[in-house]
Amino acid sequence: MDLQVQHRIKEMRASMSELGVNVTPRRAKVLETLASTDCHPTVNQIHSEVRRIYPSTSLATIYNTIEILKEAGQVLELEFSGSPNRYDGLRPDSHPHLICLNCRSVEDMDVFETEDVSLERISNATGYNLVRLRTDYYGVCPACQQGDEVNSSLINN
Amino acid sequence: MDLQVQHRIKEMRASMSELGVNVTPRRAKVLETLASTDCHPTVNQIHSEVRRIYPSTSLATIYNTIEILKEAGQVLELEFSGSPNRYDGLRPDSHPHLICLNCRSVEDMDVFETEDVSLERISNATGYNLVRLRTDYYGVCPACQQGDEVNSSLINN
DNA sequence: GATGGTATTAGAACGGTTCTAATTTAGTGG
DNA sequence: CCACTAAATTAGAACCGTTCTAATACCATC
Repeated sequence: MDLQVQHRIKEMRASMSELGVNVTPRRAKVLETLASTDCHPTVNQIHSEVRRIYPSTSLATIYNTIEILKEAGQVLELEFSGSPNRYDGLRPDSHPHLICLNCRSVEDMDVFETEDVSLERISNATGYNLVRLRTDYYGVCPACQQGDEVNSSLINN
Repeated sequence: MDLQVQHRIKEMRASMSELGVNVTPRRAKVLETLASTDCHPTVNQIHSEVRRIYPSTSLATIYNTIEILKEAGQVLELEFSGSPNRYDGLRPDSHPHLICLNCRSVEDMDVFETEDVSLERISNATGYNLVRLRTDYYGVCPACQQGDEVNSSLINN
């Protein structure tokens, strides 16, 4: 397994322990799934992955584990009203995303200015006490522009 | 009624007519509600407002009218997974918002650089064909920082 | 007044998320 | 090794915003 992935898992485990919760095998598998992909999986996708090892795992366990990770600040939740939420366990700090309107893929976007600067500046300007910034660019990804509608099959569960 | 509101309603009506749909009294009341507030109402709030004049109006009519307005590019829909969507009929072009985590208020943020520039630049850099940008700043609004929890009562229905 | 198309209604269906009560598992002290 | 307690897990119900559906009302035109 990739060293960076291992390191990321270690970080998540540490954060969970600090919160005083056990990192059970199923939870560990959730962490591993999140740390092993940059495609921002849905709860159902994580569920399927965990079930490959622990077939009796219920959906509630995934939601529960993600809840813990959110409290620990170790996962970024991207909410959508019409489609399931997506999760980023690799980069839990908020950062911009590219979202394909066709295949629903979610991709990280590299950012140059650090967000903290922006949050602080806007906080001062508006009087809000800002803690998070969400930036989504919506459009059609390169693959879908080529007529590669194949991807859209991936969005089921 | 404010002149700017009247003008905005006129614009919406024109767009709907172009689409070949009638602006019925109920639909007109939806437009008026959207054009008369900058607080980004929910469907339920619009529904309540329309019911004051047409008490038998069903929720489906509101959803239906908003669907038409979306097709006409005359309303901006802000989706949330945990709470109802919010609608901006005053500024249908996408622009940044300030969102209070406590009272769920949604406020427009004035923006300096035009978004089109950003969309085009990022499109070129990423290969995506980008059409929309969503920027939300999350935090606690000035009123809620003062312990003014009153506002949160507004978020029901 | 009949006809046909649009608008509207009430309520069912849907889907993702959250909640609940019962069961299983793990850890601790005897 | 066994009881005891707390935590984890499960299955399924509940929830809620949104979408769908079938029936009804409305309205223009002839």
